[in-house]
Amino acid sequence: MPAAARADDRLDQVFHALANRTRRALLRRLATGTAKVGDLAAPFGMSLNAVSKHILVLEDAGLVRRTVLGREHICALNAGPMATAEQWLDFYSGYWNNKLDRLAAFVEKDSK
Amino acid sequence: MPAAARADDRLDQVFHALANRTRRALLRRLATGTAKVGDLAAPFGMSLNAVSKHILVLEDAGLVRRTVLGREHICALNAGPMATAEQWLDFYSGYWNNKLDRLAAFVEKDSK
DNA sequence: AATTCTGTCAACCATTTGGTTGAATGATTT
DNA sequence: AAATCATTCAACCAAATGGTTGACAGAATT
Repeated sequence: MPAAARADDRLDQVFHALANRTRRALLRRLATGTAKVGDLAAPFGMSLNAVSKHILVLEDAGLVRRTVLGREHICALNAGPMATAEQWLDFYSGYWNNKLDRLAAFVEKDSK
Repeated sequence: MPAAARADDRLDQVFHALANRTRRALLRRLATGTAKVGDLAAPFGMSLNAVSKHILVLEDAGLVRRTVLGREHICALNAGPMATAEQWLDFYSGYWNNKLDRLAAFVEKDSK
């Protein structure tokens, strides 16, 4: 397994985990402090089971860590992998300005 | 439809578009300059059709713009939406350092 | 010891995803 | 006008997603 594949796997997981508003909301909530699974689920109009699955996805992406304390599962934000994602995005910072017009430039050049 | 929903829709689309290594590779390629669909597809071990669909996903997320020039479709990177994603991630910058230990802190406090 | 509470596991379901192949469309070349 | 080239459209498929409900397991309460 090439080393690059593992990095890609992680990016796949992280971006996928973030590509859902429920999961993003869970992360926001966890930014305010640790919480039990039940606490996390309460505000959402869906079953505890559904939220439990979302938490699993976040955990697999490394964005949430869990500690079992008796019958309660305490979840905590682990924002580290977000840095990886932002690092990837950062490569494109240089293109955020007016490179939107590459296409226009291409077409103009071509039609001359 | 509340205004916040639209922002979430866009984040859903952008993060989902990025959650696939083929699409990320397409973006990397487009960072070096515009390209036709066929050119984009060539390096990948999959059908042109498959790549065409990936481009559609990128286009829907606003990450790629297309201009039809005769029978050729010229694709260009549009990195703008990445800024939106990075902005979202940026909220968590404060948590990248040592907040990994929130959980440990919680447990420690609790067990005292 | 019985009950209740927290959370997972398992099965199921509809929809989406990521890929395929084959046919159609439109522009270019011969 | 015929053939070829660049792409999309349409149908299909297996696997993954996001949700449900019901049963189970382990801890805490009574």
